[in-house]
Amino acid sequence: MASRKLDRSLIRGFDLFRDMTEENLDAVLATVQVRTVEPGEPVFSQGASADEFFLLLHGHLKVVQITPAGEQVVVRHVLPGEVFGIAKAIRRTNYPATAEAVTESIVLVWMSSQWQDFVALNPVLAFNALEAVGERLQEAHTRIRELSTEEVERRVAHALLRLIQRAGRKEGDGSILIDFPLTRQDIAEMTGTTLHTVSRLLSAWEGQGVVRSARRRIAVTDENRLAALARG
Amino acid sequence: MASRKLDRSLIRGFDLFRDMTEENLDAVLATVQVRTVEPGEPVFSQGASADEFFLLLHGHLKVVQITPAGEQVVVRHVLPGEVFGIAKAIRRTNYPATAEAVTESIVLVWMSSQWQDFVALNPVLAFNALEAVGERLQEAHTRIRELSTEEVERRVAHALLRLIQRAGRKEGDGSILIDFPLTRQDIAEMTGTTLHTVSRLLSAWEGQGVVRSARRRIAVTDENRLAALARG
DNA sequence: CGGGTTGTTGATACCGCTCAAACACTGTGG
DNA sequence: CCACAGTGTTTGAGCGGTATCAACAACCCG
Repeated sequence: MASRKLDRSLIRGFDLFRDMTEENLDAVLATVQVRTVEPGEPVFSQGASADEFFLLLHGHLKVVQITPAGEQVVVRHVLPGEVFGIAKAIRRTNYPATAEAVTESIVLVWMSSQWQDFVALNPVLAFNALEAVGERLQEAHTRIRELSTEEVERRVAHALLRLIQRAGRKEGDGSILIDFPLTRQDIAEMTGTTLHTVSRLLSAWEGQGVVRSARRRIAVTDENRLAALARG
Repeated sequence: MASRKLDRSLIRGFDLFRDMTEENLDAVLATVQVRTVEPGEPVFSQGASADEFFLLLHGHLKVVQITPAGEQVVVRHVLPGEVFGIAKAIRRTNYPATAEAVTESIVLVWMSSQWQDFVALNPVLAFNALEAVGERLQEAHTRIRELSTEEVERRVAHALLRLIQRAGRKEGDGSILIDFPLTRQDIAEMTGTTLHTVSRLLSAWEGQGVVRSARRRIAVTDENRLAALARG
């Protein structure tokens, strides 16, 4: 009972479960499973049967698609409180991408087959999921627009701005640190370029005092300048 | 009554209204408005208040985003039976893009404010909308992957394949015609390139007997060859 | 017919990828 | 505690795919 209560309060604040009654929340929690994932380990893999869907409780994931040629493209990053792997809800039988832990993570797991029951029990779930997917669709269109019309430098600048927006942590010196390990390769896969070009850009920007970076750590020291670079 | 019955049968087959009862369908139709749109005319415009949402009954639309620099990017094409402009359902107050008629079109129009009521009345609507948006999200990710990793020729080939899939009409000679007017510029805006490059590609392909084209009309004469080009 | 739209084609420039090599940091095990 | 391997990062040189610039041709409609 105590643990049940704890769980309920844990997910109470998450968007997906907004406006659900206590009883229904309990019903949803009754079948949940908790799983921890080590860095580099997948939660689910591209092409696998979409038997489960997930909510990230703690940690950080990246969702990547792998092309036939073996290149990776980062689809998105998952932050705590977000649902992911809801392929079944959008009428897919297989996961279209791989979700992999960037840092040690804790995920809640449900059987996909329960999605229908949950929605029947509480239609607001579909409503909330629709909003979540809609937001992602917009972000996807933004990226398409950038990939179609902007040069690499501006795309990378935009990507960094979005990263500090979503996962930024203010540092003592006024800079904003991206709060999870991130390589040049990762940024390249987010922006459709190569790690070499990203490295050159970051080096140049570091010289101008716009960013500060170390191995797998990037902080923005002058957000305004970066925004100007993004504007072109 | 007769006209009401007619309307009901008209939209009965559309995905969004799948699994709705006759009465609820009537309730939804009670407040609908019909509007015709001339080629080149917008149904709604980027940035405008999202007061209405739509279903395309007849014709053909394209949805475009305009960048600050004035360049256009084609977000998607709308075919009969599809909903569009559902910004409010994904928690936006303004349209993120412009929807413009390519051919003379007939659209059904509802007030955005009714979306909530409709969903309350018939939760399956949210479910169906979720599926529709999910499909678009996947297509968006496909385009991101292509823009990130493929060269122009393959992207254009993929775009044509998708177009004949969605809007292809078999011709007598075995070729497949894209069933609406389409310029080089349009294809360029769909694939993140320039009309010049598209023109060169189509010329080359026409020489190889892969496509046949006239002013604003493009037909694929050898789908297999085109698929091979898309594969790279 | 004349003006606007659409399409073709050539010449040139350049952004950013590819290829290549070396360097830096981190964790591990002897 | 140091050697070493693995991963991540930097930087240079060269080239190629495409955008850009430019001019013209074809087509359509009023």
